[in-house]
Amino acid sequence: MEKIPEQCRVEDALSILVGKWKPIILLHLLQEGTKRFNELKRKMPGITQKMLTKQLRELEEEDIIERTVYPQVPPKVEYSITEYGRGLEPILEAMHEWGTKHTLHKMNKQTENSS
Amino acid sequence: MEKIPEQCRVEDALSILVGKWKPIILLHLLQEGTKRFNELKRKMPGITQKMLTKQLRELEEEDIIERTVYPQVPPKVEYSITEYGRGLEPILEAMHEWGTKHTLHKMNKQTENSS
DNA sequence: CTCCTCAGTATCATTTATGATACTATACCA
DNA sequence: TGGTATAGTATCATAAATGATACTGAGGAG
Repeated sequence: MEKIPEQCRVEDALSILVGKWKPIILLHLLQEGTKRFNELKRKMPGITQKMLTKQLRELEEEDIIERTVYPQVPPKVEYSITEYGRGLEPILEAMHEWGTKHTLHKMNKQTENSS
Repeated sequence: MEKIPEQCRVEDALSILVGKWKPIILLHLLQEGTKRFNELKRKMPGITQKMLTKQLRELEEEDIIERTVYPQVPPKVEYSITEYGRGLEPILEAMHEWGTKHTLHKMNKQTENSS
């Protein structure tokens, strides 16, 4: 890591990932490949169409995902990770790994406090 | 990475890092070691005391940083990364690396569009 | 006696993010 | 003719995050 803070690009990466639904969207697309709008929606109970659209648009704007529209009725729109977006995988993996440790850490704390 | 989404711990890590000031606080403490409250504040122009206090409390709550109070007047309080918190370094590094690429990527896009 | 420093609180205001709900167009199916 | 499916918009409401500002207490400097 370089100097702080002007040259630091941590926030750039972070800003791509934050959003209540973005990590989960990315994980779905990374692990299951191309998905249609409603497929994603069904996989994320609780998300509204508006939010899903918004998060997808933002990811598309950053070239993380790609949107393909098939001119047919009813509409068909597919979303997939770009090659560029795949570069996020190491970050997500590092977070997953740490998150797993963190869960254990918190569990240990709890049992300590209750003993 | 494991299955989606119940077992996925990506959000746990993410929740630690998000906050407008948390990454920068962590980078300062990681790279420069122990710091006093006002030292941190001076290094982060624009942050209010309230926000700094809040972010520090949240990081402390997760055992990422440690708060040491010296009983003297005027008060002296030092903050430092815990061993446990140091585990976040790989994530921050991955983000920094990706963020740097991302900056270049966006620059290329811009020159493409303006040509 | 007054002001300064430090590490905060307290109160209020504003900005962002998220959510609920209703609506659209069009082909197809019964 | 009416209902279904798809991928959205539009409008409004709420919740969460951030910010501005003023205040505190006690010792030390002048």
